[in-house]
Amino acid sequence: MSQQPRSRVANRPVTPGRTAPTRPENTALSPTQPPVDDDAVIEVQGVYIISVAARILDMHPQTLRKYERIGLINPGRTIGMLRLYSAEDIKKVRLIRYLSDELGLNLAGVEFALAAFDNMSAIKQRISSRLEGIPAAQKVVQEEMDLLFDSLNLPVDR
Amino acid sequence: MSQQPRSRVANRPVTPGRTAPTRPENTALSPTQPPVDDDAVIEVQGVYIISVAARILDMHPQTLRKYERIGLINPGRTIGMLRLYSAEDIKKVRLIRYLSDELGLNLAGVEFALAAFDNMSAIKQRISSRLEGIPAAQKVVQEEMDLLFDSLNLPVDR
DNA sequence: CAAACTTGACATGACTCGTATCAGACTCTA
DNA sequence: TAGAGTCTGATACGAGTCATGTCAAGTTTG
Repeated sequence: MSQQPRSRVANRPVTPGRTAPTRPENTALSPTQPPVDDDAVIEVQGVYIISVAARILDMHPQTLRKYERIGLINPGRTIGMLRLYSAEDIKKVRLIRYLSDELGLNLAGVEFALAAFDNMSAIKQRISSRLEGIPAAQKVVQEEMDLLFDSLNLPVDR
Repeated sequence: MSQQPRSRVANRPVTPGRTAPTRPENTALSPTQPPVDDDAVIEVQGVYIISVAARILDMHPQTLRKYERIGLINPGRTIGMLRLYSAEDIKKVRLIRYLSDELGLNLAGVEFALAAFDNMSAIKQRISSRLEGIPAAQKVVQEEMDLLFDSLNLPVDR
């Protein structure tokens, strides 16, 4: 299994459409960095520090670190490199846990499944946009692709 | 982790109809058996007993039996219950081996992946048929779904 | 008839996974 | 600024998985 080159920088390339994470009061380790400088400060990456995320998920912090090491998740970082887990990240970990615990996939399988989901979502998007002018066809594809997602037995949460 | 109900992963088939692309049941090897009936035009595809299949695949017979026990494959049987592996079956085992050896999936992951492939194929089929009257849309879907299959990194052979 | 097959049970070595710990350096909050 | 928490990297452990292997007793095939 190949690994993404680890970036040392607070990252999150992000596909379009990612909504700016909110900042719940809850245990938020306020990344209230004094504005390092100009711009950027706006894009708050995560909300929960690893110990909090682990508690929320009832999982061991080391497990979260391992998931990150093998490229399953990609939490943001503070300037000081502390991991920050967004609600998105938490949700993804829950999906990983479902695939692992409930379906019995190993981590290679989880990686495969996540990639498949992503690809399916992307294709659905692409088809829909290419069928812009043909609403009838768009509807058919929408319906069937939803069926396809259903067929994967994902947890309602997802 | 328990693993009795070997259907944890079993994605529900998208279509109620066909499921396994296994060879027609009545294609018994037994030369002593007269063809069940007319249409049994016997494809000379070849049908192998387990020892031959294992040799072809360079795998242990026990491994093939295990794959069958957990539902990954479904070779035919002679009247006397000897397993009969068709070319289809052989190909499927090769895919299983690829997913396992090359991608590192465990058997639960293989089960999941195979089900996903089936469902994707089925959906592609359904969409195509529902788009019968709109060739332009049909073409778009065809292209994109092929892209989706490509994205799964299947071996050329498959 | 003999060879190869059947099912079912159990065993083995190599590997995976989540968890755990240690050390030394760094970050963040109070 | 003190101290609790986090960082990376290494190492380790128990439990589980997987392919393979063996045994026994019975059946099928050529």
